[in-house]
Amino acid sequence: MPRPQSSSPTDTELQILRVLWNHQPCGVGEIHEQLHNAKGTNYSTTVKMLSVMLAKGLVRRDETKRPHLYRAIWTRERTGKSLLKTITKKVYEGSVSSLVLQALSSSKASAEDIEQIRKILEEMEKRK
Amino acid sequence: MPRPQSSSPTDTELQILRVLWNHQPCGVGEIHEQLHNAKGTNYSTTVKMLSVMLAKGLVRRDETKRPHLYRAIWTRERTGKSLLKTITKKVYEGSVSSLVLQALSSSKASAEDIEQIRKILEEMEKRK
DNA sequence: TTGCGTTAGCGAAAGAATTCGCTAAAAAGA
DNA sequence: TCTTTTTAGCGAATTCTTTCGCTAACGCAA
Repeated sequence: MPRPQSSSPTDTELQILRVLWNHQPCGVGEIHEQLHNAKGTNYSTTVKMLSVMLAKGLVRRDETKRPHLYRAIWTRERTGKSLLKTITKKVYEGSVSSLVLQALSSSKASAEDIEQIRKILEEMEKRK
Repeated sequence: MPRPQSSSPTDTELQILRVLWNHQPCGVGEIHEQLHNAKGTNYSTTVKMLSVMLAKGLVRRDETKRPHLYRAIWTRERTGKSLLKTITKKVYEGSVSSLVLQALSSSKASAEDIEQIRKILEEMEKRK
């Protein structure tokens, strides 16, 4: 029977989106360079990935320029949010705090990080 | 050229792991019931998925009993941790605090959640 | 023991994601 | 202009995931 589409970007797609988020818009050349560094893949592969992502609506491109310039459709934040939501549901049974606790406990957050998080917590409490 | 294996469980695999994490060990029947509810898939499909997961080392099974009893190899925590690590790297450029901020800001954490998180933060600071 | 529903196992089909070779169009350089 | 390099596009091969049909083995009850 039919399979539902996975909605979230694949690993390789994320790799490409990351390049875009860090430096948008950009041409295939630049994207390829980083992909090649990371995995040693071919130029054609990069082009193909982009065309697939274009078809999927993950990226947009400006064809009036040469080389064509690509941009991510969704922001880093929105994508991350969606991935986190998925994990929250599929691993932590919907408990965001479990996820956050896990993320915190397994990391060496800096003093500034902690401070920043604390601020957010305060704001959240105030808003209630 | 060769493709590295994805290391993290697929969506369907996670769905199965979740059943196990919630109620271990258990036979195919129970797993199938939930999978079928969620996606309407066949019994054979469930069995096959499990055999693949067994081969991949995601689950373990006790064949001395009938029906065979399955268990997850990795805990919920360890799996979640690994997924979070991936997202931290692939989306937030390694910044755990960005991830946590994002997770918090897009959720309605309860008062208890907030309290719990605050405790963790304190502990983290003390440990320094 | 026989018969029936449950449980296991296979192999193969269908779907996706990723890879590349080969060709051509465009731009840059000599 | 002619040559070389960069950029685009396609179709096909590969690999991985998910699905199922078909068959067999098992355990329980009549």
